[in-house]
Amino acid sequence: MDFQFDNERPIWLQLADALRKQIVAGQFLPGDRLSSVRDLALQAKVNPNTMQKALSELESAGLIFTERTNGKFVTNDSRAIEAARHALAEAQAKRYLDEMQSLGLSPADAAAYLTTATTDRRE
Amino acid sequence: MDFQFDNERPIWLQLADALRKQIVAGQFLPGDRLSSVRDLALQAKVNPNTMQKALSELESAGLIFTERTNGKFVTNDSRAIEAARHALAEAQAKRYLDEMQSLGLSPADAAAYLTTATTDRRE
Amino acid sequence: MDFQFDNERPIWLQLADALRKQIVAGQFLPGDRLSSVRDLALQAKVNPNTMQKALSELESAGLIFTERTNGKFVTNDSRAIEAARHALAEAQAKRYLDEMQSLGLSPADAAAYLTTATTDRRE
Amino acid sequence: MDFQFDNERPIWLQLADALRKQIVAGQFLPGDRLSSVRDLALQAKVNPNTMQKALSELESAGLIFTERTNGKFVTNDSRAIEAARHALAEAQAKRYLDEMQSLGLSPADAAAYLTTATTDRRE
DNA sequence: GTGGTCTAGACCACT
DNA sequence: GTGGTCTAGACCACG
Repeated sequence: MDFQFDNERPIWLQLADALRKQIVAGQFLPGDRLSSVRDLALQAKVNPNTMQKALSELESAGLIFTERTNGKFVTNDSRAIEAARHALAEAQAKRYLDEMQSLGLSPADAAAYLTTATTDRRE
Repeated sequence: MDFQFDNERPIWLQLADALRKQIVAGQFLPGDRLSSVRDLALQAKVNPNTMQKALSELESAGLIFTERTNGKFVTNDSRAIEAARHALAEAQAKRYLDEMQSLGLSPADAAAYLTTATTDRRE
Repeated sequence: MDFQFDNERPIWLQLADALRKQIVAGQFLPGDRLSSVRDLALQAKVNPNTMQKALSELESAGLIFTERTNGKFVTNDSRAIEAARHALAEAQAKRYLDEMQSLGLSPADAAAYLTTATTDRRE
Repeated sequence: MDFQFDNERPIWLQLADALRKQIVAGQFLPGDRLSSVRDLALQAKVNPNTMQKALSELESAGLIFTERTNGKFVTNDSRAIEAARHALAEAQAKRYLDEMQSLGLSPADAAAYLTTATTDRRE
């Protein structure tokens, strides 16, 4: 895990976003135990408190849960993960439409560019 | 024109990107005269040299041209503008697909989210 | 490297031209590391920013590339160098023909003078 | 006649060069009367003394002669004009060869580029 | 007034 | 040490 930080946003938020992405992308399976906060902080080269705050964010979003003496785990509630994925995907789609609109392009144009880009990718 | 700068990227590049967007979006028409370099710099609260560098970038990309003692103008070559718009749109589409892929979603999923988001927007 | 400046043209352009010539003439081999921007500026007795602008020109022409903390290097793409040489040679040939034409001489005359001058040189 | 001066060289030399070119190119015919020094100076926007010096140069080169009360005339000696043309052409040819050599190209290459440029011109 | 060039000097990230 | 960016301020040609 190698993080590249953007000075503009709180680091804990950037960490939370990155971890959220990893979870919804299936890089951690439901029920998986996460590394210790201390280890995650080391890997990300941040203060453990910062990592703790990021994980709290995910926990309050229902993506992970804590077993007091055991560690933190990815939720078993795959519907919650799915919901998070859905939210992120929706946000990306909106962002894409906004960007295309700012280029003077309609949603139909946006869809057309998408199919083109998809085809290019397959070749 | 109000600019919000990202510390990670050179200001002149961000300025060039923003102006490029405005041009391809049709906020300036072909042949329009831009504000003076000094004025643009004032508006963006940057040094004139920085703005100059941004405009040089657009000029070498063929989107604007200079009449030495008169000012800078949007190119009359609407094909060049169209080409720039196409390139930007393609880049956005690729970026969107990449983001969705990193969420574990296929191009087909990406397209589906797009239609949903489009519908939401219309309502 | 000793530069003689012409007041009529921008120094950075003259620097770029001189360096371009050295590269295409093979005075730097593909992959060679250039002196640091600061050193080159000292040698040419110009401000580092001016030298930087000259080098940016060569970089955007694909003749040199940058390793961010390491220095600038002549491109390994010998075809790019060859292309640049070709372009420069063509320009010189055109210039020669123009000059001869302004003396009232035909391209055939130009060619004839060329063979004479070549012979003189060999003797 | 519109002159563009190079700050590096004496203006009278630049004037002499320009006039010499016009004569050898046949823009003045042998025996033609030149405008008065005063008029030529006005046209070129230089001091009459400067123009005088330029004309003296041409006179000592045998390209023009003075009739005391009448003005200055292009020489009737068409061989002198021809010789001047020859000298200028030779200088251009040498210059061309030098430039090509500084690009790492042989006289043979120079000749080849010349034929190419000639062909391009005809098309 | 316009754009363009140049210098001087500072600061940054990277290694 | 490297390249890169940015600012401040001056000067120039053109009209």
